[in-house]
Amino acid sequence: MILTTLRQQTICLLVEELYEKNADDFRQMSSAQIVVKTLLDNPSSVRSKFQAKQLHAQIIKHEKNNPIHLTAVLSIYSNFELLHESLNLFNILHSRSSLAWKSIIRCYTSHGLSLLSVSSFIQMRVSGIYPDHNVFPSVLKSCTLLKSLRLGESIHGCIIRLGLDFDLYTGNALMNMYSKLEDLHRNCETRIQPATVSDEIPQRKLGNVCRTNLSSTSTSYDVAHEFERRMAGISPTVSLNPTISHKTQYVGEIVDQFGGISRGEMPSREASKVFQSSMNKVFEMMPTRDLVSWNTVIAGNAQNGMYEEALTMVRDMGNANLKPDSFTVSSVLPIFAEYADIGKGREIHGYAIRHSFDSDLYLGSSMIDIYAKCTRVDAAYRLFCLLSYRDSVSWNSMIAGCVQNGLFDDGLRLFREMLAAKVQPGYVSFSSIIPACAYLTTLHLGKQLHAQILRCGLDKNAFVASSLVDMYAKCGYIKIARCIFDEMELRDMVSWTAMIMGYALHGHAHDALSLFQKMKIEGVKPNYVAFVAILTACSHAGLVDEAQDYFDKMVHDYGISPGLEHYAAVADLLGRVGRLKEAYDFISSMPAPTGSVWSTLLAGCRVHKNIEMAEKVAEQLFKVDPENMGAYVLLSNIYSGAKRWRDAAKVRIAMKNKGMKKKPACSWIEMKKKVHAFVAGDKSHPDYDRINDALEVLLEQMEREGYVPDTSEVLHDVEEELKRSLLSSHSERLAIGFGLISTPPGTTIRVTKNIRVCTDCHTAVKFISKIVGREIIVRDNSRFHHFRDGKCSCGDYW
DNA sequence: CTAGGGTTAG
Repeated sequence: MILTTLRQQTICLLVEELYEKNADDFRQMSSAQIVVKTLLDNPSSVRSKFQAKQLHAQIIKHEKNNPIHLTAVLSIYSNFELLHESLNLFNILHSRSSLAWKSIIRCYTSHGLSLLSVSSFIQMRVSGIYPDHNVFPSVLKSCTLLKSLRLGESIHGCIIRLGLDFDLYTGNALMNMYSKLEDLHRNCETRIQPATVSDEIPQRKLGNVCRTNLSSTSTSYDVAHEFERRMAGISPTVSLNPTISHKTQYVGEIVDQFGGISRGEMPSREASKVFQSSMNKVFEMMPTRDLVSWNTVIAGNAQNGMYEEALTMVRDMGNANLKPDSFTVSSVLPIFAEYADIGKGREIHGYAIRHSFDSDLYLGSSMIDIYAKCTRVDAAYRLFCLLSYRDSVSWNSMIAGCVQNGLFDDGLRLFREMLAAKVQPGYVSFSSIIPACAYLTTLHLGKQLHAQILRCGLDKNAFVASSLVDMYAKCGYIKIARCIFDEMELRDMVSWTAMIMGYALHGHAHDALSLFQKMKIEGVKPNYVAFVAILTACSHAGLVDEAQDYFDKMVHDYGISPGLEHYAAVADLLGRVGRLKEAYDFISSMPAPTGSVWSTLLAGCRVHKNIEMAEKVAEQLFKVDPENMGAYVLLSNIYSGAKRWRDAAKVRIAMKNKGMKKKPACSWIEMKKKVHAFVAGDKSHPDYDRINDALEVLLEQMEREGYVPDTSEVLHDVEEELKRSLLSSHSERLAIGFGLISTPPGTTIRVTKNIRVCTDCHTAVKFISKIVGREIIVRDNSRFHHFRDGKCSCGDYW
């Protein structure tokens, strides 16, 4: 008995119910036929793929391949996203009904086969079948996936001509298409070519709309209408369906209505205000709107930077008696994340809890992000732990949250945990984690990640490539950084900035300047950070005039108001070249000078041994930042350098009284995929004795060549002899010593230090580089020092 | 037919 084979209680009930109603009709039928008819009349009652196949089998057995029944099965297969089964059926159908086409198109779309979906739609039109409102959502989704606005516009034209633009689902799909594609295309000067449609399909090409007749403020919506007008002039391969001609008339009125709004009749000054996205136009025209309509238009506005509009619409939703759901909320949360508005974030979190969708994965990822952006990594991590299921986005949010808050080791640990959880890292994962390697100078990890990126084929992604450029530059491999930069297909402003900053850090100012020029020639507009990079490059190379020029251009030509970093770079530069008075006046002209800006000038005073200016600067500095320890150290060094021991001592006593302790200096070096870290006077390393022996031999030779230890920066009040031994046990020297004994002659040594290199070590390393005939690269907290043949790339100013 | 995460910073 088939009923028992199908084994579905609800179906039995349905059959019984129908049997009651149509008892006469059913009397002639076999029980198998009854079941088949019941299921075909109620396709949604088929609950599993297995049942669908059983039904198919029964039809073959009892109905002799009745095409209507087979089409119904095809539709059911397509509901279950069974592509192969659907295709097999579709291919044996000789005459394909509207339902058959709709089913196969939907199936292609659900499998991401967008091109096949769209070309089937065209074939369907060619074969004389009229599309109905069920087919457009799928076709439009495919246009969206193909990123082809033109195709979407053409389809929209079709929809208008068939009078289907008032359909709810079609309208929703249209808004989604426009929200994803219109902004994308507006930002491109040349519109992306429409996807080429497979050659096998012999029909006119869609998407050949020429925009020359349209004003610059016309939108895709207008183009769709224009397309329809043109189509009306071309003899169509398919004759118009007479039942919908009155609708076409009506559409004509709407075309004119829109034409009036956006055909450039308003003054061009108002163009940006007048411009209304096609998405919003569709939304306004919709006769009925459901929750999905609101969510789509809110998300669209939020993603296109129209924050006010998006938030207003959330309020308007309430007037339409619709409650924000998890979709609404996770569309607007990124707005508050951008403003790091933890208050609004908590409010929404509370709303989600009250409406019991707080365990939603999308909401969870957004909440992790917003807590992390408000530096509440602990709260973010608690939320992350509470998620019952974690996808790549929730992992990425958590990893990025750690890295952006300086928790690099935690970020790396989570990245490994993600891999262990069998979640594939994508380009977002890599661009989130690579900065951790850049900050930590852990090149071996960076290289492993780079290898994985190449294996996944993600190396062309601009975000990933930019982070790699930065990572290699920060690990001292400026040439590799440049290679990756040159290999990039699309360079955005961030890629250029990363490369320029790389050159700046390495003191290659002229490379930085020429790149900045090239960037502008290629039409990439520099932003705040790009100017930080170029000013830093000038500052590290003493290019005063160029820096002042860039500073002025930034303010006047680009309308960027200078920030702390810009002031600091220029002040640093003026100080560096000895124009201390100018620097002083420049900083005084700032809206609110900070301790860090003043202390760059203090460093300039140290280099140029100007004590009066140093005291003036220090006075200003301690007014705004009395706890700036670096400034105390600098000032004390300045006094010591001028042999004003008494004043130097006073400063040190003041530091002591304030309970200030120097940040422990630490240097590290990578050796055979392992990081070896050293602090001053550190004897814990297993090779300590060998390192010490090597450094002693070197010290003797250095002194023969004229090295005199500069003990003026030793803050401890101890005997001169002890001071000298303290100097030679500084962390960078231990790390360099370890590098020398662990690598073959001639190998470049790369060391990273967490604070500024001291004056004496800087001199010492210059001697060492000459004696051992090696390049020694030291990265301190602000830049790279390339020591080679007794000289340093920083020109002794840092 | 609708939603979340990413690169540059004296």
